[in-house]
Order: sequence, then structure tokens, then C-alpha cells
Amino acid sequence: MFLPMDLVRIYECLCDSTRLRILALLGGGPLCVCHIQDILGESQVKISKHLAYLKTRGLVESSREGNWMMYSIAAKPSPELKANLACLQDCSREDPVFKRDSTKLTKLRTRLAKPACPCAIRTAAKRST
Amino acid sequence: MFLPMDLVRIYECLCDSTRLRILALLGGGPLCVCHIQDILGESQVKISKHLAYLKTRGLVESSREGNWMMYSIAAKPSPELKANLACLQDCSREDPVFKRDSTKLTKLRTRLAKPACPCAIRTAAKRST
DNA sequence: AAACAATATACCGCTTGCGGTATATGCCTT
DNA sequence: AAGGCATATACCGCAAGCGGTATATTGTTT
Repeated sequence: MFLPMDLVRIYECLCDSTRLRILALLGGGPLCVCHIQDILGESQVKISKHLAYLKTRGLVESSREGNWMMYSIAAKPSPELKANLACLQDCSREDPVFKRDSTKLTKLRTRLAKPACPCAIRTAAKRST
Repeated sequence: MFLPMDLVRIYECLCDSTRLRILALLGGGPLCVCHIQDILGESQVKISKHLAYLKTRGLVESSREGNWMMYSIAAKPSPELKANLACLQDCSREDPVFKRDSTKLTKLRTRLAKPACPCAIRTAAKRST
């Protein structure tokens, strides 16, 4: 009665569209919170809380980088997690929302020579005014 | 913002252990409610409600067979559903709970020459006393 | 038509999730 | 040390899920 729980925990993480989008993004490598926030166009709290949710369930890890928090897919995913993330990447390939997100991400990445934070950009913009 | 919904709907179905077990069982072919009920050892209401849940979201279909209701995986599953069910079957291969369920199922199947309902057996047992 | 068997639904209480506003924390710059 | 930026947490209200008891529904048997 108790071992499908690992799987259930995973699926609980997957049954929210914001979290799906986050995971799809992180599939492409680590990101800081404000990156995610910018790409998804959602509030800071919302993103932060979903990240916390994912973290407590072990799908995601975080590390501080100065002022920013970098989030990434768990370094040592369980076989089930691995399988399901692969499945997600596969399913999301066709979807307009996921595609838009990933386009936004690549744009962001090219716009920034080094993978700095968009916050840096926002700050720069403010200063130049 | 709206198309990952198909995926979300699927994952919502997968994030309960009872539903996972049901889906894993149905992966092996159609079953009537009392089969499922017997194998999982859960109450009638519980099983029935989870089946209804799965049905409204299109993961599962039902057809009446005399007194029984036969449930089966959707005949024309979306690619996402197909992928995720395959993933589930894969993940469940190792799990003790799923294994126990499927063993119970094969026992049931061999015990019954034809795939009749366990209810028939229960009834017969009652009558013979 | 009456009783029964298999399944579904109504209602209830409890818990969890979700998103929002307000506020706290931690690091960095000046 | 003071202010600012990025992020996290507390609290709240609302909606949804889950499992239970009681009851309804539908088909079958006698």
C-alpha cells in the first residue's frame, strides 16, 4: 500500500501547469528565480512557492549564487523521476505554451553574453533612465 | 497558458495511489468493478468514485455487461496519455504493491476458466453454505 | 412484482492546494 | 549601517480532493 507513494509524490508535482512549465524549463539547465519569473510572466510569490513545493519533494535543488537562487533538476533523480521528466520533455515538444517558454529562454540566453540574470538587465534599464 | 491542461488533467489522475493501481491493472485489459475492488481490497464506493474520476477525464471507458460494469483504458488515448501510461507500466514493474496486485489478478484469471466476475464466485460460495 | 446483486450518487467533514497581500530574510552596494 | 534587490514565508480565503455513511439506480433472478 505504500510504495507507489514515490510515484504519487512525483505526479503531485506534475499536476499543476506552472510547475510543469518550470520543470520543462529546468530541463534545459539551471535557472535563477527571476529568469523563470520573467519567462512565465507570473508573480514572484507564485513562482517561489511552486519552486519550494518542488524542492520539498526532491524534484529540484537550489543553490545560492550571490543575490540569486539557482534552481535545477535534482542531481540524482530516481529512475521514476528520470522516466517521467523524459516523458514530459517529450510531450511538451508539441505544445505552444512550452514552445513559447523555451523560445523566450533562448532569446534571454543569447541576449546575455554570459548567463547573467535578467534582474541585472532590469536594474541596468532603471539606471539608464 | 492553456494547452498544458491536457497534460495536467492526466497528471491529476495519476497523483493518487488508488488510481495508479487501477490504471496499472487496466493496462492488462478490461476489468469489472468488483474485480478491481477485490484485488485492491478497497471499499466499493472508493473504487467506484475513482473510476468515475478517471472516466470524466477520459482516461478510462466503461460498458455495461449485464449486471457488471467493465472498465478499460480509453480506446483512443491521446499521445500524451499513451506515453504516460507506458511510463507508468514501466515504473510499476519493480514496485511490490503493483506486483502484488498483478499477481492477484493472474490468480483470479486462472481461477476462472472464463473471465467471469469474482462476484459470481462470492455468490456461489454463499449458496454452497 | 419482489428481492437481490452490482454499481453509482448525495451529502458531509477533513485536509490539501492555490494564489493573493503583506512582511520577513539574506546578500550586496554605497 | 542603511538602503536596495532577490527571494522566501506567514497568513487568509476559496476551491477541490478524498474517504466515509447512507441511499439511489439499474439489471437480473425467482
